[in-house]
Amino acid sequence: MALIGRNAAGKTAQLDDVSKKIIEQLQADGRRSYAEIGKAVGLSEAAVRQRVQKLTDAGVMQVVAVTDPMQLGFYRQAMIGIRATGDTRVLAEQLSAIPAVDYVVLTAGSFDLLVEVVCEDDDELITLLNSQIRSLDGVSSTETFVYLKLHKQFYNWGTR
Amino acid sequence: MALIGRNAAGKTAQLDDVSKKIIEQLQADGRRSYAEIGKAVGLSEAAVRQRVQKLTDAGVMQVVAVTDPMQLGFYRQAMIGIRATGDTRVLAEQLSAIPAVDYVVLTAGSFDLLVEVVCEDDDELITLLNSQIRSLDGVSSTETFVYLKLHKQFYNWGTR
DNA sequence: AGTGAAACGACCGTAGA
DNA sequence: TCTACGGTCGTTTCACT
Repeated sequence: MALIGRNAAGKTAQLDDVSKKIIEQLQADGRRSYAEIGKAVGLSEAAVRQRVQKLTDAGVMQVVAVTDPMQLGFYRQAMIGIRATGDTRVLAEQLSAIPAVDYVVLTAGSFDLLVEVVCEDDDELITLLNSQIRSLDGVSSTETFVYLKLHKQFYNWGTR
Repeated sequence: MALIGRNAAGKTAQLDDVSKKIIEQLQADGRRSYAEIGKAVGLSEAAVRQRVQKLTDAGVMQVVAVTDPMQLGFYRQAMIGIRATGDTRVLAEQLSAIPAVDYVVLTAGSFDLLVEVVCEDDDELITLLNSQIRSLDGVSSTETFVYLKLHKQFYNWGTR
């Protein structure tokens, strides 16, 4: 077992090849049965279940539904770069609370934060920017990158 | 039933409140049983199963495992803004083929593309930038935003 | 950490409203 | 598009290694 990570509590997380294969199976299809995964990785159903439980509890992995915004009527997505003063963590907290915001990251570089937003249309994006983001205390300036086409999104972090 | 989206084939996708609730259930836990979801939304197990099948087939939703890069030994993430000449779609295709790249989007604004990368450390990031990204034909300049802290990532697009 | 077995519950196909 | 139902398969618990 190779040491691979460190979890939220600071404890080391270990991942052997079998666990990686299990994650790969669930990345391909999150509803695949433990029995089927067991056959694929050479483990009993109970053993697979135990490992999935552990990986989930440790926060290494989670099985969730992800949706396509475009197909749900959200035709306008954008990444917004934010230059800020003051504590960016406070700002990140406030930005996370906005429903249209689905991604917040503190960065080093010419932006202090990057936030991704999902809107129904341009009107909503404009309102969002003016009334909910630029109006926040500590936001110095913003730069908006409207999505023309989401080319590819992978969920296979870590097992590449 | 409200008209909500349009799928890859150009056909309209319709989503009523029940389907939205089903998606919410699976966003909370992708392995929740159809029977349990049925109880929560007031539908039979078979009906839930049918709807999940349809939503999945239409590409509206998919149930997958998502992992935490940090816990898998990828301690360095970054968003890279790219200014380019030529066909950005070709570039997007090439960028998608790089294993460390997990997100590619064509944008309007001062960048033509935004790509998110997942690396083990700074060395890998530097190599990636120089040998795999900036060396691509059509890349004029790049700007890197190193992630200090991924504050929040939501998978609840569309049902907010 | 892993297996195996038995009881239970989930899943799937099909029929019918 | 939904419910109802029966056969099959997956999951759970537990005793054991």
